[in-house]
Amino acid sequence: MKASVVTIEPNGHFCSDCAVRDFAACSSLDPAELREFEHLGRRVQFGSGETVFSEEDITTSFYNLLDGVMRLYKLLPDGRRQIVGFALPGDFLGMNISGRHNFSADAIGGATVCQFAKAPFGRFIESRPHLLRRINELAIRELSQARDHMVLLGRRSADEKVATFLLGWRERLFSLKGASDTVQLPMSRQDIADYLGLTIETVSRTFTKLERHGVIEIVQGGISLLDPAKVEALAAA
Amino acid sequence: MKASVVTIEPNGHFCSDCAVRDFAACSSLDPAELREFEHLGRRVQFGSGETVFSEEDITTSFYNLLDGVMRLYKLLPDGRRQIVGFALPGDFLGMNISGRHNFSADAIGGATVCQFAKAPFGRFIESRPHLLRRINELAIRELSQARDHMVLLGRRSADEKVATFLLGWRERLFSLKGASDTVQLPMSRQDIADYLGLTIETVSRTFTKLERHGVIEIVQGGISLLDPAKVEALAAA
DNA sequence: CGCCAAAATTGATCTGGGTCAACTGGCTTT
DNA sequence: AAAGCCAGTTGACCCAGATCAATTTTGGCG
Repeated sequence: MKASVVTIEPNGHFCSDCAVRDFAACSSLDPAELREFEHLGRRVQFGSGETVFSEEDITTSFYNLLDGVMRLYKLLPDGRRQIVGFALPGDFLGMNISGRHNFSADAIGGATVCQFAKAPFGRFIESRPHLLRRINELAIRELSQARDHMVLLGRRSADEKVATFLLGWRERLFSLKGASDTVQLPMSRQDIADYLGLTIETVSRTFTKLERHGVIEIVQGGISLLDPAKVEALAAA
Repeated sequence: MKASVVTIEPNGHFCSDCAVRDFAACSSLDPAELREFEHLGRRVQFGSGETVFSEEDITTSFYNLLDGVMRLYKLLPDGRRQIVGFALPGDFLGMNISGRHNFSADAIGGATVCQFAKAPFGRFIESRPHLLRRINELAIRELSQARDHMVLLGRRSADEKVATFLLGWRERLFSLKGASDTVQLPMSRQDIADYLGLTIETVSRTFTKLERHGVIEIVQGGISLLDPAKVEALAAA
């Protein structure tokens, strides 16, 4: 019965079945609204490394990340890159006031998004203050994270940066998939470096140093926290 | 005569006369709403260096800066400080989702704020989606600034940081008070250093270097941009 | 004014993390 | 299974900016 409906449903899915239904922006919608909302978004897949939108692009869509990881970054004219965040399922992307995206977004290892055309989404939200409130809430949370990251970038040592990153990333994965001392790191060392304001060599050396001290173990596709307390002590310092 | 008005009006002012009326959060309110809004806020003065709220404080109020400059900052346990922004008249402070402020705010050289108790303000906004939209807009603008600042902190050299700061600050003063190549700097060198992720010595040396090169002139309470194009070139690089 | 404390500048030296370069070890391609 | 290729690691060296240490300037106040 679901399958038959899917062929009728142009999006090939129902919001009510959506993986991020409970914590994404749309969590504020009631079932009736959700049925209407369903027609606004379309699922789109992106391959590994593909760009979802670029910094200079005029904003034509908003995005709700459903599956995968994305890197959000800004480039300086000479190519220096700062990753301003990693997006995980449930994150809402594309809000801005200038009419242009103010950062670029790439899929890391493939991603699925729910894409909304700007105008109909804007019209829909117009009469739903609770959705606006939800989006405002997400923006304010992001702002708080952005400020934390400024402290990291401006005032922390390389060791502290790496330790703080590992704990923060583990925390985000935890709220998505539950507790684990094995932390999957889908992003490259270069991505981590550009997120932390370091070079790839320094990130690599810091990982190696932590491993030598028995604090972490570098495993395929991530790291394992052997001594979380030690990592926390490093991050707190 | 000011005094007589103060005794009549409990707030000691009218929103309609407010200096930031046209660009602060309340710019979205119509005259009727404004009359009601008036009773929610009270003007409060802070002396030079006084703390308006602290990072750990439970949020009981929101603030609209009316006059003066404030530094917004976070401290690490060991005392390292990162200034996450400077507030100017019209800036709206205090929004958060955790129920606690996520940064501290000090007046720099005295400041006047319009203070709103959290609960009544929340009730007022409840039925005014346009005010919520305005606040959301301010949050998104701040988020964009925060991301720009991450690039500066993570990927720019000391010279670039200082040049970018001077231009950005000039731009903000420009939109408040009009164009000028003399840039007032009410904050201390230490404040600038903590904003840029540098030490006070590096900021001082960079100023001196720019002055030696005839790019700026260090004047009482600020600097004068002798060669704005050169500063822009430095900041762009 | 002249005195004092705080802010800013300047100089000398040091170092964390960057730069440059070589190497390693998985994967894919054929 | 040989070859090639990245991503990651490691080593040697360097330098931008930090640190430490004096001055010098400024601003507030009796």
